[in-house]
Amino acid sequence: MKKQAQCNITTQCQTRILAIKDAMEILSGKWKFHILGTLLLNEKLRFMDLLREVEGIAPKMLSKELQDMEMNQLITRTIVHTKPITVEYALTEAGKTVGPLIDELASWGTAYRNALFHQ
Amino acid sequence: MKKQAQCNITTQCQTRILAIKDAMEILSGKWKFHILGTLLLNEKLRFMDLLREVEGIAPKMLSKELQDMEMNQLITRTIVHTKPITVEYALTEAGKTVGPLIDELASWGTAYRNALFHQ
DNA sequence: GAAACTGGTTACCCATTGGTAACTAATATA
DNA sequence: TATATTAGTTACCAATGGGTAACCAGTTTC
Repeated sequence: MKKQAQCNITTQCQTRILAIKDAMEILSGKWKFHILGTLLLNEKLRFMDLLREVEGIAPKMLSKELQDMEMNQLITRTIVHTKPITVEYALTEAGKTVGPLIDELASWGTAYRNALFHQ
Repeated sequence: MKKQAQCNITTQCQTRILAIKDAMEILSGKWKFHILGTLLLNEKLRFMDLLREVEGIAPKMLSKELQDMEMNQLITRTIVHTKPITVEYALTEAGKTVGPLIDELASWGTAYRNALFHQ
């Protein structure tokens, strides 16, 4: 009589679950999407530009999130020997691939709002 | 000389940022995607089924996440007066819309892994 | 009568997240 | 000489997230 559900034990499913876990880990936190989204629109930005663009972020958090994402090869950090020295942050090819994901998230959020509003 | 970046102040951008913030809030936490993904594959599941399917989750967390998602109208909770009593959880129409988002997340995670592996 | 099933709740604890504010060092400008 | 720019770092603190383990009540089976 019991129709036991057991979808989550196939290797296919396990791989999928791991992929999602990876994605969530790499893109976790309050600010990463915001930073990545800003870099998607700007190509190159300096630390102070990001600090101004990403509204509300503190230098400590920006620094930490940028380091995280550089480690995970989503962005590059290049020192420019101007005077005073400046640092340019830009998306890598891997970083650019978050575009569709951000779009999906934004459209889901929008649709969700509208759905609740129009019900 | 300064080409000040200022993409994030348009109302268009602000709306988008809010939508993403909404989505992140509603779908936040370690377990929601896992639970939603399981419900996407099963239509109806009881508490104990979910506890077995979502590997590693504790009853406390499952209970809390289900309550969250019921409040946000992603899932329904219906008591079935069998003996012993059972409770069925299922996705709402709004809940079903997370499908594409989960797919996107999974495929991003997969692509990211492959990209790093093949570099 | 004891054990095991149903669907949870409760108490306790620790680690991570993220915020505030102040500070650094080097250079340039007023 | 004082101030502002660059790019961060440091110390401190509070809230949240999430884990463990035990417990509860009702029903059914052994």
